[in-house]
Amino acid sequence: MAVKENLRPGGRSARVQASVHKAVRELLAKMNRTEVTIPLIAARAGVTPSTIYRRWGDLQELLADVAVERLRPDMQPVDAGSGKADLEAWAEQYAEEMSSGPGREMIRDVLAAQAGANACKCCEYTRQQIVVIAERAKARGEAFPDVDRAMDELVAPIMYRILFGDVPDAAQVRALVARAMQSAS
Amino acid sequence: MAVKENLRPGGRSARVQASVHKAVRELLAKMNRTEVTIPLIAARAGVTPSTIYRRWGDLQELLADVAVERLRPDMQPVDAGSGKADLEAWAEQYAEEMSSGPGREMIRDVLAAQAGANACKCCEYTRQQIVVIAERAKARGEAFPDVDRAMDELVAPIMYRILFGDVPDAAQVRALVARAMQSAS
DNA sequence: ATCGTAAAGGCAAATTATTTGCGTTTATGG
DNA sequence: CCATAAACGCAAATAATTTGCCTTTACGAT
Repeated sequence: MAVKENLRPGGRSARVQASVHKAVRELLAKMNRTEVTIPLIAARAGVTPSTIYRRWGDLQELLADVAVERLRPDMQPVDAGSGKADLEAWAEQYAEEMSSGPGREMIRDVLAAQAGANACKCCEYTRQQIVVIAERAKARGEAFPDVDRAMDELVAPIMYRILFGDVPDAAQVRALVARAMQSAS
Repeated sequence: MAVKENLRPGGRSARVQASVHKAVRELLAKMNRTEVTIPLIAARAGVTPSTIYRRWGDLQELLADVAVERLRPDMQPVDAGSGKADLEAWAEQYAEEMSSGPGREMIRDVLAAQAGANACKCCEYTRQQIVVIAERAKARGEAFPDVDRAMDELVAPIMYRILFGDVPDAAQVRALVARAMQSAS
């Protein structure tokens, strides 16, 4: 999606945004997250540090901005034949991605930023994936839980465990899916 | 609880820890979180900045350390007569505290820190409160859900919503409690 | 008690990051 | 293609972080 950046003269350049994001991704790929600094990012992006400070405020906000983009799903949930199978496949992959080192860091970056907007977006992405699965199930004439309910009973416990230290394994995720499916209507 | 700090000579002084924590709490009470800096904390605590840097590493870790202490419940859940009533009373208060400005900041501070230990502690505190409610219910001979299940079905959704932008109101919390109580055994 | 020792803390210099003022460039509407 | 408002670059000023070196402190052993 090309963002309609601005309607006023001298609007923000998408060029700077792109090169800074790229620089962040590249730096995160090859060094510890704590070693990445704004002057470093600026140098690699070919801009001055003050540009980044003025535009994003601080490192936290910039990292959140980059993280939320990387958290955007790049494809539809796979069709595994039934609502339950779809949900299971999706949830297992979701849990695995989010509990991986990079996944956890991205979530942390999103949550650590002041601006709550990024966290919301992140939640919206997840919700949208479940909406797709739910619609597919409905189209097949299957019973499927309400999306909000699935967020409460499946997504929330997975995320809570990841954030608060008790990473769920595949069996636990399947149990959560089974539980969520019991409220299908 | 007096922490048994150290068994080696020259162990960490609890005095410094206490005055630094106190300084952080006082500063957070009277200024914006983003304005609190390590040199400021050090000055108020009567120590040098380097002491704080060496001991906590960075502001994030120090804030997480202070936040987790403030998140420790200072009393048992109130006895409202039944397991369900206890859970309802507890959950409403929990949701309210955690979704308040200071509550959210404390959670953010805990989650933003590198060290996962603080987040675990935080989760343990919550779990312990529910254990107390569950034991009380059992002692009364009531049916009550498994504690892990209550964490999944009640605590996780509340926290997820708070973190990802959709703060739950009292009615939603009561609905979650009702749902959790359905799995009582 | 007091002594030896290892870890913590103070101090100050060196480094690095952040903020800011000001002039220049750039994207957009007219 | 001109006027304009927002971004950007540059560099100086400020603030935060790191580091080396020395002093103090708390603990175990004698």
